Amino acid sequence: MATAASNPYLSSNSILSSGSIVHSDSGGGGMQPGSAAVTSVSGGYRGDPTVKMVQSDFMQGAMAASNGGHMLSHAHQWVTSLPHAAAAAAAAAVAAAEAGSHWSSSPVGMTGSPQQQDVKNNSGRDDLHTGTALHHRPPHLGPHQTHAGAWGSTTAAHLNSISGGQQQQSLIYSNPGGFTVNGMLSQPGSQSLVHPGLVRGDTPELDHGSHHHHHHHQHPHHQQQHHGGVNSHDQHSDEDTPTSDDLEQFAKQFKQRRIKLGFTQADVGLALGTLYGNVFSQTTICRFEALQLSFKNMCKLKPLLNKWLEEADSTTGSPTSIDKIAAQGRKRKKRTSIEVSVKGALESHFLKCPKPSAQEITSLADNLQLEKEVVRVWFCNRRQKEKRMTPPGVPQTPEDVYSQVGNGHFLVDYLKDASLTGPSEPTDQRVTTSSFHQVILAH
DNA sequence: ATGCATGAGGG
DNA sequence: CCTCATGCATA
Repeated sequence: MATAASNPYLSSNSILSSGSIVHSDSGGGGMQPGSAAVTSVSGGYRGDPTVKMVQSDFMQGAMAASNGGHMLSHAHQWVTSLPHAAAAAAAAAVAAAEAGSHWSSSPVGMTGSPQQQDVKNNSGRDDLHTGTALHHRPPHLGPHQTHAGAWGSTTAAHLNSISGGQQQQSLIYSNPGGFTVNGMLSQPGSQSLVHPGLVRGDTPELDHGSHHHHHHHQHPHHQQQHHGGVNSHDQHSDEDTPTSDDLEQFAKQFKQRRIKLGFTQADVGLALGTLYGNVFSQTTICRFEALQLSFKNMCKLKPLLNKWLEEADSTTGSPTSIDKIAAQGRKRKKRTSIEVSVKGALESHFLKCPKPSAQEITSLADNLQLEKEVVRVWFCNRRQKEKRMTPPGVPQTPEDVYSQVGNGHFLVDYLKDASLTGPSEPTDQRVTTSSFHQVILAH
């Protein structure tokens, strides 16, 4: 695995050549080895001071601080080149990995596996080279096809185009005539929860601006929240405007079936790419199943996953000749591990001020001996977390209908309101299980 | 399953 | 800079 898995940035010398090595004595701007945070290098370099110093040189904090928070100059240390050789190697590795680990995933047993075949692919889908097509296990044959206008072309197109709009998705490979998911044996009887919801081309107004700014727009007016426990109609996945409840149900069913069919989250992500050109990572699938995405995002993904389900079970097997793309241009900055103590500090600040100013971030970063960027990002991520559908700590029991419904909207609105009306509450306005419920109920 | 990161798009 | 959708790399 070493060969293909090796990280370009390790071998590349651009990092070193930049000469911007920061020593621990950079007073205020740099980091001290073994201090607040360490950037972990692949493999586990935590302890290697040599490497650590090399990579932790940003000094962006200083720059940003001086010029007023404008840092256009991003350190390019990690942004190395992309060797073609690497791509090829990666592809090979991927293929190998696929062939090897696919089957290993046993139903209900995937939890134990540390990580599935983690391909080094990236979102770059411009240059797929492909070539190796050898992942799909079952030799089944079934030129199957999904019903064309299942959820309405309108919906599909719509859903794909909207969503914030940073989808640079280019249909890399859509062969609407013979694609099939990775074959798998669909055992009759086990699947009976999902219904091919084919339907109308209704106008999916899932863009109810779920979480944006303020404005307590509840929700327009379409059949919505009807949970409550006793409904005569509710769990039929609608392609148009799913309710939070629907999403929850769907997510569960999806996960169940996915596992039964023997697919890993990563498999699904790839399959989606094969089917639509939208590849997703294991992470995203995982988050979908766990409802850890924004309401809007969930709505966007549901149709895709739903379609995959249909395709997956109807497709009695068949080879998918697609393989992942291996394009790696930008190199990621290595993940910074923030010490627990530091995390605690950040947490505290977050409670007091979820949105610190650039200036605050800078000083905070200085105090914690972290790069400003790291701190900034931390806050961004933290905020996002608060907006998820499933609040942290809230046990989402099947009974907790409220938890789901409440989610982002109420939550966000509540928080916004709280912070706007008056920061007069030194007490934590953090949303915990209890407080969360209270808010919901209060509503 | 998650933590930190990247980037597009909007101000 | 922020929000948001996503994902690599990790624990």
